[in-house]
Formats: sequence, structure tokens, C-alpha cells
Amino acid sequence: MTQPAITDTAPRYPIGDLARQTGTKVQTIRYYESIGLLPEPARTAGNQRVYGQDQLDRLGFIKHARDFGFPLDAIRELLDMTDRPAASCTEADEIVSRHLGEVRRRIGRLQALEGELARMLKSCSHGTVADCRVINVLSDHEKCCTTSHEPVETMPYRAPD
Amino acid sequence: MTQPAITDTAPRYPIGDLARQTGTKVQTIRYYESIGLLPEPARTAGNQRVYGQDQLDRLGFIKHARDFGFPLDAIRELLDMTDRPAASCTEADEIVSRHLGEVRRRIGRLQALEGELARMLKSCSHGTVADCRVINVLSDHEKCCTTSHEPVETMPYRAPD
DNA sequence: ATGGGAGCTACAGCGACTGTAGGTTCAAGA
DNA sequence: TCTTGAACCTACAGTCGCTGTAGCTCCCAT
Repeated sequence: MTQPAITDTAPRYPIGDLARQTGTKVQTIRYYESIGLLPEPARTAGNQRVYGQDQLDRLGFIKHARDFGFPLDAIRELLDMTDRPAASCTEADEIVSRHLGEVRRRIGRLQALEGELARMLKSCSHGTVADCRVINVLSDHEKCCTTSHEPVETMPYRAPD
Repeated sequence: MTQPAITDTAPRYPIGDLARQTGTKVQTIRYYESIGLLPEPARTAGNQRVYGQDQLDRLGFIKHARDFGFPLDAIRELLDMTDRPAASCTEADEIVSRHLGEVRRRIGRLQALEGELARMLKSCSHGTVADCRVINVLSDHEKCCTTSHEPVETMPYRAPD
């Protein structure tokens, strides 16, 4: 066997420990299992999940990659690569490059947006809605400064915890 | 009645015209109606929606604000304001300011992310996965350059049409 | 023995759409 | 007048990555 059987001394974590150690929520861990991103763990006699070190590492990897903004599909590919350590890492580089490109495009769009929003606010005379530059610009495409609009992704307004 | 009846000469658009003129999808228009962002339009004898100029303007406003990245809730508030043209536009300014702040925070986070991704790629020796800097950084928080990670929103990877 | 925190499953909801299935209506051409 | 096909209709499922809830069971310390 490539991997020794789990001995009595091997660490065995319940799901809450995994959550605390990686900064993931318990539900999120179960969600990752449900979509096949984490393998099904062993269970206690009472049907509760128990994890070993490898699962902890795997979840740490996922969490870290999520913090980098990688979508789960890309993370799945990256994880597959870690299982083939002798393979070339060209694919991994490509995934990261793609992501970097996407991040740069988003930054560009958001910066254009920032400029327009700031201009809008600056030119507002702070009177009534009827004269409001902000409302006017939104009402009338002609009044707006950019040559073209590319839609910007929505704001998830995620609570700051 | 406050509003004169629609005369024969008033423009009456089917939903597809509205979609084309505003750059919105037909389904999206129906979705906006279903959540009360657009009022229920008149119907033909055959139950098909017909819109007038005011609806076209309203949808144009929504589309434009969406392109600016405003969430629908904020757009709803802005639309409510356009119905009270004599009111002060302070509220509108606040909505835009909030949005601008959010945009700037996102830019900041994305720029930090951009730096890390670029560093990761640059330090990769393009060998095997086992030596891959990219994989290593993701595997091990210690190897990563920032002091702390704030999660970045996911990429919707919306197709560029 | 008991209390409470941690775990379990299953499912609904978020935002802002998008896509599909399966039907109906409308306008233009033969 | 009939036919064709595009445009329209409703209703609902799916997207992404979770998050929250209800209503249980389990486990450990006192």
C-alpha cells in the first residue's frame, strides 16, 4: 500500500476542527464534499465525519486558492495536478495566467467605472432630483462621458464578517 | 385619470423592441417585471406585452445603472427618486458614494491580488508540479508573500458575448 | 443522568440573471 | 386564405459559491 493505514496516533479531526484550522465554515466543507472537491471522509460509529492530515492540507489548499479568487473549477484542476507531482506545471501556470488576465481586465473596468462615478458625484450641484447630475447621467446615455459601456460585474455586498 | 389614455399615435413597442433598443435580453425584462422593477405593461388581445416611451426610458435607466454596477436594490431606490423630482438629491449622492467606495475597495483588493499572482508566476521555474512555485504557494500559507489574506470575490467568468 | 455544544441530513434562499420545454400569436409571402 | 417561421407566452430549472434554517442525533464534561 502506498499510504499506511491510519494508526491510533494519527491525528483525527472532527469537522469543526478542520473549519477552525482552515478558516472555512462547516457548511462549506460539507458543500465541498457534496460537489466532489473533498473526498468523503471516514465516519465515527455515530456517523460523524473524521478527517486526517491530508484532508486538512487539501482543504487548506482550497481555502487559500479561494482567497486568491480562483473559481472552484480551476481549483479542481490545480488539485488534480498536485496528485501528479512529476507532471509539468505548464498547465498550472496557464490557469494562473488566465486568472491574472481576468483580474487585470476587472481592474481596468473598475477603474473606468471609478472615474465615471467620481465625475458624476463631483458635478452634482446637490439640489433637487430634477437637476441632479447623478440621476441625469443615468437617465440619458448622451450625458455620460465614456464612449462605450462594458457591463461591470455586480457587487456581492458581502458582509465584512 | 392622471395619465391620458394611450392614443393611436403613441409608440407601442413589443418586448423585443425594448430589448433591442436598450441592449437588455427579453428574459431579463420579464425578470425585472417579476421582481417589480418594471411595472406590468399593457397587453395585446393575444396577451403579448406592449410598452410605451416611459417604460423604455425606465428600462434604459436600469440598464445604464446596471452597467455602472449598481445592484438592483440601489437602482430601485434611484428610480423611486426620479418619481419625486422636487426632492433633494442627497440620497442619490449617498447611493453613488457608497457604490464608489465599494468599487475602490474592490480595486484595492484586486490590485493586491494581481501583484501576488504575478509574483507567483514570475518565480515559477516551469519544471514539474512538485517544484512548482504556483502550487507551493497555494499549498503553504507560509510561502506566500502577503501578511494577511482578505478573500476576493469570485469571478463570474461572464462570456464576452 | 443531564445539559449543551457540536454534529447530522435535507432543503430553501441569495443576486441577477440565463436557458429550456412546450405551447401561442403575429405578420408577411404564396 | 393559408402557411410558415419568427417572436412571443408561462413556468421552471440551473448557474456560482456558498449561507441559513429546521429538526433531529451525538458526544463529552460535570
